[in-house]
Amino acid sequence: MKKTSDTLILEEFLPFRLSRLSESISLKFAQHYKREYGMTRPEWRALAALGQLGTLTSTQICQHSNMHKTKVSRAVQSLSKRGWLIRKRDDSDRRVEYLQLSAIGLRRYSKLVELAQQFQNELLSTMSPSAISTVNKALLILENLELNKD
Amino acid sequence: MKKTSDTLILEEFLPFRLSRLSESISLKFAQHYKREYGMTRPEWRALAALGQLGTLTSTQICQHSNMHKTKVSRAVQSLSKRGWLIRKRDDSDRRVEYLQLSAIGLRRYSKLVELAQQFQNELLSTMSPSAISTVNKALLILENLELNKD
DNA sequence: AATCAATGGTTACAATTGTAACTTAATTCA
DNA sequence: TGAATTAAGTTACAATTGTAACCATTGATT
Repeated sequence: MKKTSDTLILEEFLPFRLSRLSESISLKFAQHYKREYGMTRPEWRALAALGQLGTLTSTQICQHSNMHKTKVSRAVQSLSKRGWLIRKRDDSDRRVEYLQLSAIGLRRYSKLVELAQQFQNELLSTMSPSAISTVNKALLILENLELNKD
Repeated sequence: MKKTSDTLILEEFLPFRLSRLSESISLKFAQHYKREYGMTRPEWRALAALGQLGTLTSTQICQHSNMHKTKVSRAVQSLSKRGWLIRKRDDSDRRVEYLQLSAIGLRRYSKLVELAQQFQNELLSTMSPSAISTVNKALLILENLELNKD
């Protein structure tokens, strides 16, 4: 016999809390790169993944950032059109395409890294060291739920 | 002089971690009510807010769940068309409209509450009590950031 | 009272998104 | 070999979304 009640306290419901938080924080951060670089969220995410990890395929970007493959496909097209990344076919498996930031892409990337670090510093600067550590532990716990595996 | 590095570790970047988590958890949960009740995310959120808090205006739903007002407007219209909620104009200020679940709406609501609680129980069942407490503390910390105030 | 600004809520339109179908290429296995 | 699956990535189309403009009403200022 599971205990349940007839109302759901949203303030205690994990999916609600997470999406409320994530939407307000991500939106806030998105304003920066949207205004300054005219980038969309999927574009920023793809750029950030390539900047950090070097050469990746679209599929790898999907897996790493949990984005739908059509989103990634479009973001990659757009970055490629602006000349921020270079596509190179794999010769042994001609379905896959390796993606890599171009020189321009790298310059944009480092600007955006600065912006991101500044943003995060501002967030963290209002938190005590122990609060930061608690948040970190919690995120690790959530990231290791079965749900988020494989 | 702020210390920065030339790459951003996404696994340490708060907006990234939160949205990756939130998207995968919310999506997983959305599958349930989408499949069983044909509801969208904004509809579920509006329903859940009304079920928990009783009578609300659209604006209050926006504030509570951090949704865009057009999203709320459409969700409310849709719930109203299905007869799950009742709209009542305020007589002293005829711009505002009070929203309240109907009898049918309440029945759907309690079904969904059960679903939600089961979902959350499954999530929590894989976590130790101290892990749960860490997650709770962390979410409270994040929810109280300036960003999420007012 | 008359104008002007602000608020609750809706809607038109354009942009973004997801679903499903598709193309091309590789793999399996009969 | 060759038919049947599977994978990477794109695209057409429909659904969802956000932006901005819009009503209707109220509140503030004169």
